[in-house]
Amino acid sequence: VSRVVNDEGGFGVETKARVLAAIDQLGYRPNLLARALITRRSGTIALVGPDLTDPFFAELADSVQRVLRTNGRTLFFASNDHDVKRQTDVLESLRSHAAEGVILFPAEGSSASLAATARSGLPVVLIDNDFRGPWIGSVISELTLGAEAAVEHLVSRGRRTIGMAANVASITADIPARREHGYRRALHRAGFVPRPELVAYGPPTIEGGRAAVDELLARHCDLDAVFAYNDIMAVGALQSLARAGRRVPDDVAVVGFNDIAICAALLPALTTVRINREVVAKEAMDLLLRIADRPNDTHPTVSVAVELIVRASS
Amino acid sequence: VSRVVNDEGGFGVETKARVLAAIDQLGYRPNLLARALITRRSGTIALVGPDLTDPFFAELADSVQRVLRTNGRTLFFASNDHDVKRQTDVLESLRSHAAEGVILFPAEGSSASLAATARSGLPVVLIDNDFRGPWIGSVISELTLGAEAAVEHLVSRGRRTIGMAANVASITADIPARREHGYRRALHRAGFVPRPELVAYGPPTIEGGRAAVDELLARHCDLDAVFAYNDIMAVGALQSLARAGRRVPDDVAVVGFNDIAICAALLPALTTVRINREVVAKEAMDLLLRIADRPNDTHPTVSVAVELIVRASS
DNA sequence: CTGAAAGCGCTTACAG
DNA sequence: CTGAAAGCGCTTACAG
Repeated sequence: VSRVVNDEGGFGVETKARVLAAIDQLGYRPNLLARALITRRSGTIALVGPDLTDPFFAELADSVQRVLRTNGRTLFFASNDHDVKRQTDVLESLRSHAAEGVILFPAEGSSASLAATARSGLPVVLIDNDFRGPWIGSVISELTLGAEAAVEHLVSRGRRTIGMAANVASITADIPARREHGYRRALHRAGFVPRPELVAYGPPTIEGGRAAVDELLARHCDLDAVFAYNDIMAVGALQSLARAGRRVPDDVAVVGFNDIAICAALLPALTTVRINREVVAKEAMDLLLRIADRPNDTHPTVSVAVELIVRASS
Repeated sequence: VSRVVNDEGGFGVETKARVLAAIDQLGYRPNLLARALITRRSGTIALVGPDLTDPFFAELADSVQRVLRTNGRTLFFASNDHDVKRQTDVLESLRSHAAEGVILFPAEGSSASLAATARSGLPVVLIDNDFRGPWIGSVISELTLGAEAAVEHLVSRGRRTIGMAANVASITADIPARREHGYRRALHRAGFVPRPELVAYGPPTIEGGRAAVDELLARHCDLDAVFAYNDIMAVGALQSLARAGRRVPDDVAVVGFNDIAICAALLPALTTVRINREVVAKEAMDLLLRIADRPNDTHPTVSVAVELIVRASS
């Protein structure tokens, strides 16, 4: 039966027919758990990030799931709630479930725990975070270039006082703040002196974006542009600006990051930097397979291009 | 070792210490696949719906995941793309993975395939769809009452020509169109004669909502309110109205359904009917357990209350 | 309280 | 080409 089910050859045509008939009649389906026990392939991959409710994360899950469909695997989905302890628990649980790999947006301050993970025998691909070690690889979108393109675009539109609604996690984080980097670099190149008071911080949520822009408005009444860490912070920015009676884009231009589906439908439609989630998902899966194959090699970080999408908000 | 790990008693205190020390030293974690093989409990639950990118679905996934956290289970996540064939494949794969149950937003036209599923030995809880059979149960939000409340609210605000942007799936579907039902009932009760041309259909997406409202505007220049199948269709409605130069809510009021996170941050903030996703997730999980326990009982459908949230768009 | 045996449902050499 | 045996990592009676 096993040889027929897996089509390994070494059986007669008549035997095959009998086996298939029985399978059909009994509604037999192979038990993947038992199979995994011996083949060491569970057929499962996990996606783990800080917040399942961020539409970008859901959209990435969709892309990952489409990739898995092509190779017959099933997706685990979990959040770490920006918490290193939870993340450790989740990764350990996934290891117990024998996941073949996990695609991870690491919680802030994960470095130490990731170093430990690196010995666990669970392939991990980090998204937008560089970290080297056995069993670990990275896929990184060109966030710095994307941020530069966004800010250059604002400068070219004649904006002078360009604020940023940044992710509060980047203050303490072991994680490089690529978007802030790009923001500063572009301002510098355009001949502006980046002013620290033009960067306000908040959690990467709608509310966080609103609060950050409230703060920027309180500090600078001449604010004429906002570059946000991600699209949902940009949504919060739009809300803050509307409450303050500033028109977008006439008074203040807004640019987001990620290009979630709603961007194009907002009023005004949101200019943003598109992350190519299909490519990120595909590259992450491929890298996971390479790591599983040669865990102790150092696998080069995969870089994925981004694209500025200009819409009405700027 | 097994008895210590599962704390079953029947071992000496010194033995326990030795076992725990070894576990600690070796980094031992139980293999849940092997355990599941014998206990018949895999520790996994699945959430399956038509479209992972709908923020409501992601938010529900978040709620389900929080419930699972309390009982130590892990979440599978998959989409059926509104396709019965895909749904069958997904359910079969989940059965092979020995999922302990699946929470399912069924694809349109699933009845026949669900009847077959009912013999598969995989507990299934349907969301917002009634279907009876062994291994199957339902959790249904009060969609009809919610729709009635929404339309009554519009009537009470003096709206006269209230259109609906409905889900195209409800035309052919074996699925009762509860929201349309409530819409008609409320109009009727208010003394209006429901006019079929006031209902336009589209897929349950931003684009679908935009197209449906484009159509309503073409048919009725006196349209003064739109009730949408869900929030993302309502976002499309806002977009359509803006393009047509209609102000919201001055010219046309808009009401959505679900209360996804972005509703409160839209401009204008979107009036909607809130689905209590924490309760839905909790009830679905509980029902799954009851079905696993007594698969051949007929389990009563669980009903969950909804709530009208009035915001600026109406 | 401890240890060895059987078995969950598979795959994979190995004999015939 | 076919069949029986061993083993993946667990749990669960059963003997001692």
